Amino acid sequence: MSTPERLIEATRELLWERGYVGTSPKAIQQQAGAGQGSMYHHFAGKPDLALAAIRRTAEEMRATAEGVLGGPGSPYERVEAYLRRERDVLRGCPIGRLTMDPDVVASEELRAPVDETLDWLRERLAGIVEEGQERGEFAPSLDGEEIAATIVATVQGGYVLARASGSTAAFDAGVRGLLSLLAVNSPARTDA
Amino acid sequence: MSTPERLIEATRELLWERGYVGTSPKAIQQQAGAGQGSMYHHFAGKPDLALAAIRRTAEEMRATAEGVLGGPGSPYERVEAYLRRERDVLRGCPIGRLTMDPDVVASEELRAPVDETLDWLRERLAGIVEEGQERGEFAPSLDGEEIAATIVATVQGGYVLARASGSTAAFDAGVRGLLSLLAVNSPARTDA
DNA sequence: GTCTATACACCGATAGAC
DNA sequence: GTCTATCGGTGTATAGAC
Repeated sequence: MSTPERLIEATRELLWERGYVGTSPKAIQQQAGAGQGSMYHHFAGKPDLALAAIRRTAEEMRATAEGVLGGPGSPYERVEAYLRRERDVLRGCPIGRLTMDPDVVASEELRAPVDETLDWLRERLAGIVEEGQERGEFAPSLDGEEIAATIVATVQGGYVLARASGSTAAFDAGVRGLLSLLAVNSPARTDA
Repeated sequence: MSTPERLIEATRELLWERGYVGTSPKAIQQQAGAGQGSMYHHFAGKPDLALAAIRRTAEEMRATAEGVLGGPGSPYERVEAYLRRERDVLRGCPIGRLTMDPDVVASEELRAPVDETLDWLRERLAGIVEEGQERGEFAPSLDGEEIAATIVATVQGGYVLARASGSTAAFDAGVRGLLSLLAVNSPARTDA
């Protein structure tokens, strides 16, 4: 792997683990096995490198989500697959966690990929919910965009609960709770 | 206000705004209008001061929540009042945000008040949901603890969505979505 | 491209005078 | 209780040799 590549990967790891404020150039260099001069040769500085790292993580997250949401199954099944997909729950969301970073939120550039990713996810889910409504899988009274926001928020908040307790149980409970609410709204479903 | 008092309040503000990693003793002293020696006279160091600040914020959050959850109204109405209560959405949750702080999560002592507060909130909500089930306000098939986790997660995740977009709209959408799901699941309610 | 050297402020804390 | 002085280490670079 090339040096710029290693630097970006190291930054992705550290941003996930410690956030932007908690990640130093020095730590990045050590994790990447690159020298000081090397890092500043390839990137303008910490924000520049962080931007590259965040963009890549955002793309990856989107691709992972699309892999499930664009997969087979009914709308409800795809939402369920998304909610139940394997996650490193205790590590949290590498994109969502950045919203708690004051320096990221303060920077138009750094916040943009975070915003776009979560926004894309909500719209993608909203479309699926609406599709489900047409098929009679979800109550027609529901608002697709609102339910989509609830779904994404439940996942993001689930990470918070899990990390607070040091256990994945609360995340799983929140997801099951949401699925049970969605299921009862499915006129077509009887296993609720 | 006494000096220790001012130091605690300053720390609370900074922890909320910038997190534990992003908050330095120097910044605390400036915000509190206290000198270096003064801070270290009253507190053993940054972790000690942070612990005092976190405990107070946790107590306050619990009291605020209880004010709504222990108020008048049916279980559904109290849950709704909790979800719709006024919040400084773009600032996020002063307790929940700490779960994204690696140094807080790594410390048993600092994490404890965070965990206890969110845990208390979930149990409080679970009881209310179960009460609502007895009254026929929520479907009996639902699990109180799971729904409680979903409610808290929706709020915590709502902050993430709001901060990502720089707008409270996504938070509100998530809350409305959850309320609509809860309402549709109320056998006794017809306004869904 | 990568290395070492240098810079200057800040971090988190301690020491000791007042 | 509060102040100033001091400390070793880190944060975030820049400079310039190789």
